[in-house]
Amino acid sequence: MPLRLYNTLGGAKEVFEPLVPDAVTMYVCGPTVYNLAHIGNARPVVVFDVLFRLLQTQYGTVTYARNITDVDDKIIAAAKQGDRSIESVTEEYTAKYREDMAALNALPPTLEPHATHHIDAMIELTLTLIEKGHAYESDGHVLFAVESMEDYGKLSGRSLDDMLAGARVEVADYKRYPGDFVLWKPAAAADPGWDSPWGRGRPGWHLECSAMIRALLGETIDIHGGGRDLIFPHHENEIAQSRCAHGGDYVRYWMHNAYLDIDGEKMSKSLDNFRTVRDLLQSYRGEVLRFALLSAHYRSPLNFSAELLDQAQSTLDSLYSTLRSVEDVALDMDVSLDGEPFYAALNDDLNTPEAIAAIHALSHQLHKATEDEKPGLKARMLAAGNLLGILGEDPQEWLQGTTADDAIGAEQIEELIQARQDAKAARDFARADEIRDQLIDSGVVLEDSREGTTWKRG
RNA sequence: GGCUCGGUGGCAGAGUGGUUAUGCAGCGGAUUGCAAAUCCGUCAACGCCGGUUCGAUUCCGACCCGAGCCUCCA
Repeated sequence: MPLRLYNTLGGAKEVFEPLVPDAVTMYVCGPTVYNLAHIGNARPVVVFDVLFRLLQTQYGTVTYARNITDVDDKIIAAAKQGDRSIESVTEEYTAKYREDMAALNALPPTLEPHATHHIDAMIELTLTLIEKGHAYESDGHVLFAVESMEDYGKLSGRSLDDMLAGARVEVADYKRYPGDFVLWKPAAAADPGWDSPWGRGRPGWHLECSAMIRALLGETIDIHGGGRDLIFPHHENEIAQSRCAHGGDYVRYWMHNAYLDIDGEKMSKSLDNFRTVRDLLQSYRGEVLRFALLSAHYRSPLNFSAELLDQAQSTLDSLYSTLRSVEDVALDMDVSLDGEPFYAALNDDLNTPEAIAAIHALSHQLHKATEDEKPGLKARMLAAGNLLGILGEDPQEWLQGTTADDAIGAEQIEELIQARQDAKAARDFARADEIRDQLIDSGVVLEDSREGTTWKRG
């Protein structure tokens, strides 16, 4: 089944074909480690994690790199503010980032390069750009000369004239042209810096991705992903650096996710309307957050709200209930993904909402299935869940698992259920209902069936 | 101002030139001691105005509204 991806460069869905057959290279812009990741930051992580899983079903080797930006103005500022070392800041937030993303069932990337480990490659890239006449040194800075590139602006669809029309580019007197951007800048004595041909300094924002991609994945990679707001200037400038340094295609498929909105406005650090993943994990399981992020297509804005999360929670509960009802059913090991609606949906530019709809269809069929049909349906449902990174928990544990604020324990619940059974057997329905109401007040829902009474927290 | 992208039923959210998205909520029924869950049925939408077409929510144009980028930001 061919995978089709929407390529920002060109603005259309294209059939995906890796440069090297059976081996895919993918790079996603990772965090600058100076504070906690918010749920908006988690969107690309979850989206590209689904892509990572999907690619692995079709290609023998999938190399997925996600960088850690550990040198940056904001890190320096955070260290100063907290009166602590740069390393202690970056180490703390790198560790927390990994924990938070793991809580969202995101697989670790194949490679997790740190910018500070690749300074040499950045200096080398800068030297090449100077040699080739695309960069110049000025007042201790090295700048990329955007006018030296024929089709600068192609990814974001803007020309140099367009950009100047905005007139909000930083005009600095060391720039030959206002749109030129920094490759290397001088470092203050107290700030982190590395020796370079231009004195002690540090890299500009865009340089690390170009340098690390070349060093780790090669001059041309298949997929480069990130949030929409990175299209310009970040990815545009990466293209400029890499193409001017070593020609060829830098990236074959550019993918950009839309953001999370809060009340119709972008969730962002600068607007201060964000919720951190860590904070949300106090109230919701990671899988609930993940499901919420996947409930809209990645290129559409997604309004983030308590209602969204509550709905994700109840949908997952319902799907896990279905799985619990077939807990004793063996798995058909022979299922094929080909032709599966959820698989077709994901292969169509990661249409996760449609894939979720297909899971609902499987769940629905499972309720009505004959015993013969159940092993196959269950296997298909779990396979779909696995690609989306959901439904992997034990259903019973999912439905009955305790969270921090649950007042009543499983043992006590079982005792009350037995007491209710006894009351029912004695046809004392008033007493039976009383017990059920008591459990509802404790957040426990009972479900009677011929086989007996099951319960879940809800 | 320049460049993008959107406006789908009560809500969330897919998709399509001509028969169902899906989920939640609602309504009717089955089931149940009563519920819950499940099953069956059901209501309801395509911003506005033109154009193309036998036929447009889907294509084209104008308009209105919204969001984003152009400055750190997923």
